[in-house]
Amino acid sequence: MSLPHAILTALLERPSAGLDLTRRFDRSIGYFWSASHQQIYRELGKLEAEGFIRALPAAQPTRGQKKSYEVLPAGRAELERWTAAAQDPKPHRDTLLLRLRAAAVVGTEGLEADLRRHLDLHRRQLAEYEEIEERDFPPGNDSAQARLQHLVLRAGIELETFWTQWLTEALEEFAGLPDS
Amino acid sequence: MSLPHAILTALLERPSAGLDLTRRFDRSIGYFWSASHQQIYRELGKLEAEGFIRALPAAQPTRGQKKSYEVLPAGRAELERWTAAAQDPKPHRDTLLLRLRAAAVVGTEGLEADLRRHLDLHRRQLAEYEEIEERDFPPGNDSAQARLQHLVLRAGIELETFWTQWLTEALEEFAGLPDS
DNA sequence: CGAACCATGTAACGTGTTACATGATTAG
DNA sequence: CTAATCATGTAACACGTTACATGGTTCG
Repeated sequence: MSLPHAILTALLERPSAGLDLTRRFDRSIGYFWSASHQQIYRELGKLEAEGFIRALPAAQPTRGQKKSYEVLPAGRAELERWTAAAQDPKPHRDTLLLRLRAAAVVGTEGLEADLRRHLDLHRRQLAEYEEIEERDFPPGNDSAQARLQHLVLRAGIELETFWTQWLTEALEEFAGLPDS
Repeated sequence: MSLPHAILTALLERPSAGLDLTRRFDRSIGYFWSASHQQIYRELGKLEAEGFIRALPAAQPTRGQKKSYEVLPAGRAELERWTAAAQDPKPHRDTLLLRLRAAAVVGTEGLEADLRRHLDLHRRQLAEYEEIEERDFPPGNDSAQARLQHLVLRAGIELETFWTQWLTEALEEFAGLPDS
């Protein structure tokens, strides 16, 4: 039950239509909660039915017509409730670690190339985050909102830093391993 | 398409019955790929139907009777194929980061207590991993299999270390924030 | 006008979660 | 024998993914 709350957050930051939201999920919020446009339309429908959001009057007819939504007071209340409610951390799922574990049993044949590819992808993501940090969080801005957003971005930066370091270590191990 | 391969890996390490697997997923493999017993039974059925595993002859009658499985050659081949195949990393999903982002909009009321709780949980998990490391990976054992397994465990240790540090930072930020 | 693209959706399926059902075994 | 527990499952639903459908707008 997180996607509806991700959408409420995005809509509070700025009322938007479905595809707008999809694009904004591709940046920012989507860095730690991705969603396809199909999911987003489905959730927008539910949120409207529950009275948490409403379509802006401007234009709302048939298919193919742009339709923007805004958050209603009940929606904001629900988001406040959800943000404050205790939630257990869910165990991470990581395919790459699973594959390493499998490789310990069936051999490492072919795995190294994909580790290199992942290392490259994580380096790019890290560079992207660091660019965002330079651009959006210059020193000195210490509004509560900016500090919280910066905290989230730093989590992303530190996680990507971890992965690049760990993958580098892993590749060093592979270099010293008997083939397959 | 990862759970079946997690199960194949576990069964190659040791043939087991459904509940055995469930318990082993609660430790070890489950640290980065959890699964409930319902999921596991469902997948065992599929894997058997596909000819990747088979029930051991010993005893296999009706309900309530223990039923152990072992991996067939086709199952091992499939696991080798999957391990070597290129796979894109999936974007992480993290509810806590999402809640921080929401808090930047609707206020931090009530969130701090849950951050403390998470910090405590991550510290415990870290301690558990470090115990496992001391017990299972004493210096000097450098078989290929041990080195790969150790690499996976170190990822777990470093991730938990990251979260404890980040949550500590986050709580310091909260201390300096205007309430709500 | 036609092609490309924008925007909103539907349908089918796979995976994960929750609640419950049933037979076998063990402890008191 | 009864209750608790072990072990295997079923059913219903929520969420995520993939493929496709349909109407509107823009540009050559």
